[in-house]
Amino acid sequence: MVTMKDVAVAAGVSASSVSNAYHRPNKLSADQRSRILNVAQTLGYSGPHPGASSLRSGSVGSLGLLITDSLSYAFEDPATVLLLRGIAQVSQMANVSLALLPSGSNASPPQTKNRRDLPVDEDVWPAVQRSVVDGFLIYSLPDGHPAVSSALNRGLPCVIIDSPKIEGVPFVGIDDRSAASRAAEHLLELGHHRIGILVDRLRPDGSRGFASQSRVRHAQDEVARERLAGYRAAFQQAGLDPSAVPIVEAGGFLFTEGQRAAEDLLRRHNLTAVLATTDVLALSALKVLRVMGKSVPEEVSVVGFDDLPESAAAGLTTVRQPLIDKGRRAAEAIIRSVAGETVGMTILPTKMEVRSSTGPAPINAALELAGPRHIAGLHES
Amino acid sequence: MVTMKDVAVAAGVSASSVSNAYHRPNKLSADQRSRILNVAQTLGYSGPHPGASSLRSGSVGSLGLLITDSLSYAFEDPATVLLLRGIAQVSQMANVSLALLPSGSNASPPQTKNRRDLPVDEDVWPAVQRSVVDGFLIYSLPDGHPAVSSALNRGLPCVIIDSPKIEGVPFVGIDDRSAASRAAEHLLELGHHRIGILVDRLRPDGSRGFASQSRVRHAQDEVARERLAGYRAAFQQAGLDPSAVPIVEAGGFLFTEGQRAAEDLLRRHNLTAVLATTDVLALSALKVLRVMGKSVPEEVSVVGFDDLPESAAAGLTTVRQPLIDKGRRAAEAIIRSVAGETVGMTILPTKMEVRSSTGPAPINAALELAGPRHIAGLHES
DNA sequence: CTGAAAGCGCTTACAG
DNA sequence: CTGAAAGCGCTTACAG
Repeated sequence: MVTMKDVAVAAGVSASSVSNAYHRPNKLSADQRSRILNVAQTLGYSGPHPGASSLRSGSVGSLGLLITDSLSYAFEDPATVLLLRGIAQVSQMANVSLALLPSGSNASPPQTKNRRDLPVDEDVWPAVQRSVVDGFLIYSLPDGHPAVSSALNRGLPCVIIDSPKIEGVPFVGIDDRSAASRAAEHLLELGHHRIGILVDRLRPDGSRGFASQSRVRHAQDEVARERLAGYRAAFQQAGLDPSAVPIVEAGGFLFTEGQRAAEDLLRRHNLTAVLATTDVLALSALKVLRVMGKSVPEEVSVVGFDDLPESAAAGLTTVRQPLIDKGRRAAEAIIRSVAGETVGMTILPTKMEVRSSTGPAPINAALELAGPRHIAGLHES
Repeated sequence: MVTMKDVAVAAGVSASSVSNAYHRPNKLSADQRSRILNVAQTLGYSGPHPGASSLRSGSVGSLGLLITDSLSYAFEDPATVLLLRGIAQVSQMANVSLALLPSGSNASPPQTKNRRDLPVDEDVWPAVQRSVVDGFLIYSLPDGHPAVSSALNRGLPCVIIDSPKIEGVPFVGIDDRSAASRAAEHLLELGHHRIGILVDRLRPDGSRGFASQSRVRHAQDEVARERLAGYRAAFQQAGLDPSAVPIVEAGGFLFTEGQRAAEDLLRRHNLTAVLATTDVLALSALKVLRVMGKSVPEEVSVVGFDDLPESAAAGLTTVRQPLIDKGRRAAEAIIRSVAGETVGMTILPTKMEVRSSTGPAPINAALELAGPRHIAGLHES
């Protein structure tokens, strides 16, 4: 390979001047510069080696992106795709590249030849350790995921999106708990009390099905935990026993997994409403209800969370969170942080979008609760 | 920042030994090694600096991905998302990160402070120039895009997906032309002769609308050019004048752009069939036809290209290409190439998927062509 | 405006 | 098994 030194020799100048020709045009005469650049071109020199430059200059022009699960998850979950779109828009503007770092679905790092027998307690995440970047964007990782400590240890700027919340580390997210509360309150106000919950994942252990109270309490996924806590608070407020509300965990983020979970929930329980912690789950539930021949919202109401583009089309009542904007804000934050600015915490607003997937609890369900006197009342009005 | 040297001094060993402790466990005693690693941990040393390592060792563990248009396009076009999913799956297995490189929608590089006044003829694409990677995956770039020559000049392994085809550079793709021919033949066999064509983009110049013969001939997008050539060949074979077939260019890859193009085409021409070079365009056409109140396939048939997941649900007749697999193959190819193996050309199979969006040309349309004698024949049978 | 020197943090033969 | 030396390719003060 031809190096800067080769160019310097061929052009009869010092390496400094070649470097300056590329990076500091005003540090040498226009003549000198174009001569050097010409020599470089004839030699087939493709410009300063970026690895070497960054070693000396300290900056790479690349941002590391840490996502839960497999890398391909980035292109599978619709909400994540939207978030990434926002991140990509800002990265593009700032002219930095985006390094998607391989992660794993569970909390143990992949086996690598080189690091096979490092002490486990080092909390080293190989992909993070090895990546040549200016900073890390950490998106929705479960509590205690080694990639987080690994990134923090690198001493590079980090911005966390959604979770985990860590004291002193810049954060971009929403108030999941109160947003979820509003979703639950919406159903409660409509008179629903036979409600079931669909959640994507409480822990990255591949487990699925009805979740025990203990599993819910010890959820490692902060977002899921917060949304469930929001539901719970609303139930308690309304005098409903939260422990009587069935929760089914899908075990993943795909529609297929969501549908299986929705089937489990809807086949085993006679519900008038479903609260889903994501729109993927809510849309899955709508699909299952259609197959079951249940009418929405007459027989069953469904509420989601996210507001994906397809949710509006499906008439899904849901909590809107600004996914693209969240991505943009996070990218701006990490870029500023890399530039040396101090960045704090950004909490974005959410909004309840009431559409056609929710309606009043069916009358016979209301009757169950109301008793004879109210039935009479109904007829009078 | 604490460096390897600091660790070496604190542990009372040489830097070589610290390096070996991380990378070549069998090159030092277990005792020595764990002692070094412990010292490193107490000092808060986060492991060898990856940039510096790569400078010396030559490998980075990262692949550069070059895509047309804005970075966020990667998360907008459904076909691209599928391709990336395949690439990501393999990258994950190989434990390499994926660097999405910022590109631009037109052929001029974004202005960067440092490189502002480099001679234009150098064909330097800053993002490519600056990225610290082991090789490049080049996806569907228009002819003459400077990022391609820039990547090739870097002297790193490259694999090209779809386009541009370049002599001697490893390639993964499909036979777009013959696949497109089959799509057109399908319509011709059904008796259609009033056919219109929808294409996403012929050149990255933002232009849209009916495309002139000359613009089609000089298309810079090889994939679009090949598919149109395939259609054309089928028309000629069937005795249809290709120059009489209207072609509308959407100017982009989004559904909104597709719908606008489909409207232009369907409002201005009385067609019995639409050939779309992508499923996004075909699905857009279906949407527009629904709005226009035209029945598919009774009044108008539609054929796409790609076979997206949503296409099966929509009953779209289309050409299936293995998008995820294409991504996988390409990722495998670049990884092998980085490892020093020689990789060649991979052409993946395609398959015509006939569904409910195509049917026989409407009878009155057939009559037009057939004339009186055939009409009589019709009644007799 | 130009160059010699030092050094970014690490890895790699090589000698012991 | 361990260390001293050289060097990966470049950029950065600094001196002229």
